[in-house]
Formats: sequence, C-alpha cells, structure tokens
Amino acid sequence: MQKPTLPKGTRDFGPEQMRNRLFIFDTIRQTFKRFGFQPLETPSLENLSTLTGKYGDEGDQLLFKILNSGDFAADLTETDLQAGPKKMTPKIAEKGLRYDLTVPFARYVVMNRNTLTMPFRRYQMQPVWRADRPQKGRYREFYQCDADVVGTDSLLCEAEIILMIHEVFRNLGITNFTVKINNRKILAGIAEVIGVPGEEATLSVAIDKLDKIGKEKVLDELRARGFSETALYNLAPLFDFLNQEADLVLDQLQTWLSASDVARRGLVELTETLQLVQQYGLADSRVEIDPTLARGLSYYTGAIFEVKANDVSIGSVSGGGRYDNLTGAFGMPGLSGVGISFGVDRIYDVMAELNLFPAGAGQGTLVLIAPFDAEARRVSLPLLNQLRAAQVASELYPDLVKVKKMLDYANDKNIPYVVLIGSDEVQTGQLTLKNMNTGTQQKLLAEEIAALVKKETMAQAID
RNA sequence: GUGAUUGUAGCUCAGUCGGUUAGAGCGCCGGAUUGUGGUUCCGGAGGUCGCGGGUUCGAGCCCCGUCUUUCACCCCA
Repeated sequence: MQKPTLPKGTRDFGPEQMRNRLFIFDTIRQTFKRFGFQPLETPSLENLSTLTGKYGDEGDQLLFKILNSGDFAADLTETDLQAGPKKMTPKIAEKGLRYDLTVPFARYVVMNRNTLTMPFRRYQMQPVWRADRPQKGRYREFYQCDADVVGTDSLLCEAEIILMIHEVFRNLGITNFTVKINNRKILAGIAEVIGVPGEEATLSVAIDKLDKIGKEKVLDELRARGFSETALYNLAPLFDFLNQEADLVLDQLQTWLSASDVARRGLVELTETLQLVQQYGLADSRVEIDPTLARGLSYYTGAIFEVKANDVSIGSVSGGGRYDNLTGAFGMPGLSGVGISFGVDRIYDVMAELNLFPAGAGQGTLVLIAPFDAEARRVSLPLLNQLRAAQVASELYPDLVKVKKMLDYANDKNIPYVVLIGSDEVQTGQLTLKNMNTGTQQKLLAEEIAALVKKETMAQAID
C-alpha cells in the first residue's frame, strides 16, 4: 500500500481555507452581478484544436493534453514516432484542459452568435490548468474569475473594468494596490517611433521585465534580439515615466510619439477611459499609467490592465485587456471584446500574508446540541428542527459520549454555543445554553434559544 | 524545458565522524474528573528515515537513479 499524494502543483482546500476562498469568490461575484454580468460555465475539456495556437508557442507547451481513450496508439506509424512530439501529439490527443477562460468564452460566443444579445456581458469563475513548474504564487490548477464584454468598442467597458477592480479589492480589504494601465497601440507607436515598426511584441516582452531586472538588462535583451543602438537610443524617454502623475505621463507621451498615428489613437483611448472613470466618480483612484506594461498574451490590441498588491512579492493578482479579433480565430471576425481576470489563488496568498481575512468569514455551526442520554436526545431533535428553521446553523452530537468530549468538539470547531441537555433539563424543560466564549450558562425554554443566539451574534457582528 | 533545493512520527524539527534499540516539542488516545471545554498532572499509541538500486562488516548519514517540496529562469493569475 503506497501513500497517496497529489499531482504536482495541485492542492486540497480544507474547511478553513475554503471559508476564506469562498469569501473571495463571493466578493468578486457580488461585484460582477452588480455590474450587470451574467454567469457562464464551459467544460474543463476543450478540443485541442480550440486551444492550440491561441497563446503562442510557449502557451501551447503549457497546455495539459488528454490522451485519447482506448487504443490511442493504434494508428501511429513509424514516421509519426520520428516526427517528434509536435506532429505526433494531435494524433494521440484530441482534447485538452482549458488554459484560461477567455478562449473558451470566445468559442462559446461564436457558437451562439445568433442567440446572444449584444453587447454580451458574462462572468465566469472556474479552474484553469497550466503545465508549468509550480513556484511561489504559481500553480498548475488555479481559479480565474473573468468578466468580459463583447460586441462593443465603447471605452465605457474599459472604464467599468477599472471601477470593478477598485470595488473588488476594496471589498476584500486589500487597500494598497495599483491598477496599471497601458495600451497596445501606444506600444506599437513606440516601436514605430524608435524605428522598429511591427516589433512591438519583442519590445513588449523585454520592457515588461523592467521593474524586475532593470533598465540595463532590458536594453541588453533588446540588443540580443537585434535592436540597433539607434533604436535603443530612441527608446530612452520610455524610462522616464515611472511613478508620475497620469496627466503628466499623457502629455509627455503625446510629445514623444506625435509622429505615430497608432500611438495617437492609443493615447486618445487612454485619455477618454480615464475621463469616464472620473465622470463616474471614483474616489481615491489607484490607476497608474505605465507605458512599460506589456503583458504577454498576444491577443490584446487595445487597453491592457494589470493589478499588483503593493506590500507583497506576488506577481500580478489580476490582469486583462481589449482584444479586437479573438473570435476571428473561430471564423467570426470584427467582434471586439474587453475583459478582466481575477486570480483567486494569488489573491488568497496576498490576503493570507497580510492577514486580511475577516475573522467572522463563513462562521460554521453556531449551536451544538449535547444530549447526555437517549432520553435527552428525544428533546434534542425538535430543538434541532427549530434552530434550523430559524436559520441558525446547528448540529446534534451524534454519539452518546462524555460531556467533556462534546465540549472539546465544540471548541475545536469554534462553535460558540452549546445546549446541554441532561435529566434535569428533560424534566423541567429548562435547557442549559452555554456560551463557549464567556463560559456563562443560562436556563432557557427550547423556543427561546434561537432568538437569543441570533440576538447575541447580531450584536457581536456590529461590534 | 533549464538550473538549484527539500524529504526523518499527524505537524514543526533534532539526529555528532558511517557504528548498539532513531529522538524532542506540539497534536492524538486514555486516566486523574460517570453533568461541564480551553489550564495542569500521569500514562499510552504512533516510523518502509520519500521510493528503487549501489558502496560497506555496518547506511537516516556516502554514491546513482526516480518521485516530491521550495526557489530562480522562460512565461504567467
């Protein structure tokens, strides 16, 4: 008999963890609903053809593939074996686990294009899988919470994303965060202006690492990727924008990139988005324009977002952007969408590190009924019914054991109230309600217990 | 995929130079206490030293392989 283990990069979530995770899920869902998004779920499995080619070569490698059922190798020939994994994989694996929620969403939109009311707003909270090596804040199975709008170019959607981010993190109790925003068109413009038009993807991967490896290493990398010294010289203004006021950054970008049409369009979008946010009336905005923000996913075409929690060294906790042609890959061009994704697992890590989980999050059982003998149990069952009918989470200790054992159980489970029922209580009908925090006890009729417990816990919640 | 790192009781960790029967704290179970928890005291159970091979008279300790943990790179939530 071997000891059971978990696959690399996966985790169990016990009751305590789940309480906190559900707090995060509930908070995000609340905001999504308040902003008018509708729920959607898609299968964990997708056809591999749906997934491949959407995330770049790196992404394809990180896809979990599912071996075909039955004799998957039956049709393989010697030449297939020698052709290498890239050619062979499609022949033995037709399905894979979803890598994110955006591509399945695009697939769904295309398949249901005739019935969806556009613009379509959906939210989706499900696990995704990536076959990379686990490390801090990185798992092979993790949850994303996405909200996307497709079927409109309106920058109001970008503005709403910024608003949702603020609402979610504040409701979670994470107050020190930064919403970084940039626009792919600005990056394209930079590439134009420094003399490497069309190379913004290469440029992006390098400058995205700026805060991690520093200016010199970024320039080294670009050099290694074939950028000329002139181009690097022209790039110099980029490094002067850090941590400046939004208006100032916009002004400077306008001057620097005035020669580029596409950059001008990006700047107009960015300016308008921020105006909308302001008109809505967002208090104490945490938005920061970061012209070095790039983000890897190749399908972004307009705005890009990233959220960082500031007192912790965990990667971004949320990210998103606009994609103009995601559904094009599925034969439906010209549909624009924009979305945001919250990483629950990283948010959990941040909140755990900063001790931000509210103590009362997901209180379990409120009342434990502890009968001393079989007779007492007969009194217990109707009481249990009454408590539950009054919405008081309660349980009855199932075995007849020592009182000590039942009280220990209540302690371990943090149950704040225990109803003790012995022969005295059965005779008089006056049951003993024990408050486990204070240790005090009082005699009450069964009918009075639910009301009192509710009253006391309400008062506590207000404190 | 590349480079490091970790693994001993349920948990956190000791374990000397390779040498007798592998230890501690916490937790768990029982008792002191047959109607009252968190404290205290007493007792007890619990080990394939990740797994497989090798070196040796002898391996938790050395060597090889493998899995796992953590971290960095690539990339990303």
